[in-house]
Amino acid sequence: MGVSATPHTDGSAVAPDLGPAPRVPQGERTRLMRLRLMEATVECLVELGWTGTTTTVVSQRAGVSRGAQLHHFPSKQDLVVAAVEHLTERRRHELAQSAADLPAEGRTRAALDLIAAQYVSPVFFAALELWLAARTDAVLRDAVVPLERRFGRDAHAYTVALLGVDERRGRNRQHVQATLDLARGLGLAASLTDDSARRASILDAWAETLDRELET
Amino acid sequence: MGVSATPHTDGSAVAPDLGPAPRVPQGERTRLMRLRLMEATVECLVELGWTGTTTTVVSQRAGVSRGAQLHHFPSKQDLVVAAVEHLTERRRHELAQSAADLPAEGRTRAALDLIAAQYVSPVFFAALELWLAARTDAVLRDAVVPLERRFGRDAHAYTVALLGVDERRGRNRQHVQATLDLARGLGLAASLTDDSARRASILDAWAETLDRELET
DNA sequence: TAAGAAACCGGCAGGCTTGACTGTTTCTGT
DNA sequence: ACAGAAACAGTCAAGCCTGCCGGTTTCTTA
Repeated sequence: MGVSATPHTDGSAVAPDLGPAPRVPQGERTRLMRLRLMEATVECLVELGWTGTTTTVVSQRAGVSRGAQLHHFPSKQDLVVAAVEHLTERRRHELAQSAADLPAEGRTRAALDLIAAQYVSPVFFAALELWLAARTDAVLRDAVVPLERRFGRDAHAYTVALLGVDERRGRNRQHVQATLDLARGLGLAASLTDDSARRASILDAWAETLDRELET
Repeated sequence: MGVSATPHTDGSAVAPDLGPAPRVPQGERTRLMRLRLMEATVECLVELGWTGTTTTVVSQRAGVSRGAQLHHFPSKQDLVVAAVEHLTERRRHELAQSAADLPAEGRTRAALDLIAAQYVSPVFFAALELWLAARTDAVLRDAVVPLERRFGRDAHAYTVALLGVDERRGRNRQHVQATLDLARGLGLAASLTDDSARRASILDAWAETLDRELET
């Protein structure tokens, strides 16, 4: 670049004194940079879909130069795989965090709302984009499958706890799994059109059914 | 392409006589050409995903020149939207066709297998790719939403008939919808890993539940 | 404080996708 | 049979995405 490419090298008094140098450890800066890139990737997945999530757009949104981006994630695969891991961690975190205090009355229905909420969130939509992309991308698939398996186990355990059931009794295990798969199906439907009324109605009925079918 | 680009213009006796000229009406040829392109699009969606479904690949797979392709579908949007409509028609057709003779004994369980089969098929995976792509593509969304709505209605009616329930009674309507959403969720899971055993187990329990919960 | 390593920058080339364009062939209506 | 329209073929340019590169700045370690 020909024109004044290095504003911070000339010691003129133009720039105001920014006080003491930031003094941020390198390791921390690296962590933050990677985090920003992964977050931006997830945001792009939610808003632009898999196709719209290009490395250029991600770097712009993250406020990171392409050079820095490629320094931390040499290839797009590296970036996306890291984002998957990050996203899974976020999902697990949101899962655990939403284990709020449930009312004793109508506990099942309230629990279903918590569970369903996990599957109509932007985070789930991002995961959905990755899921579908992994279907036809071997590298991504190898990264997604084990993570999703682990998340599935967590979600199962979480649901068991939330509903307060003994999954060794009767068909309880199947009912819990069905609940999760139902929530996934509802989330998928919600990704295209808002059908919260329909969803609520279905969950109402399902809560009653669960209360009858679960063996205590 | 300077070398002998027109083998069918020289009247030499090399080519065997193919009998009377094909004599295929133009309208029919157009229909077939469009059909081949749409089918190829669906195949690409299943095997390569949305990202891998490029116009070039589609035309190659369909055995159609790029010129002809662009004649019938001026833009990729046109092609994909047509493919969505075609796919929806295929899904509805497969739906109706699978209304085979169900055994009286264990009718519910058999019906669930038929329904679930609709959601673990390549056709569903193609629809899934379109669904997700439509989430972040306004034009595609406007094409997909009404079609999916219609298909949803058909699927509902079909399930009602298959299970032989009166959807006006009690929670029957919700149970039928839950069944379809569950099937969607199961199909989504099946797109990444084969979990037919798990699925069968869940459907076993679901069938028993339905038999108890549906009001006759 | 000085040397080396890590982080960071922005431009660039290669490959790919899309859709437009110019001819050529085949069909249809008269 | 003939003229016009439709179908078909193959190529090209513009735009985008990815990953690489040389050079610069900032941090760490000795």
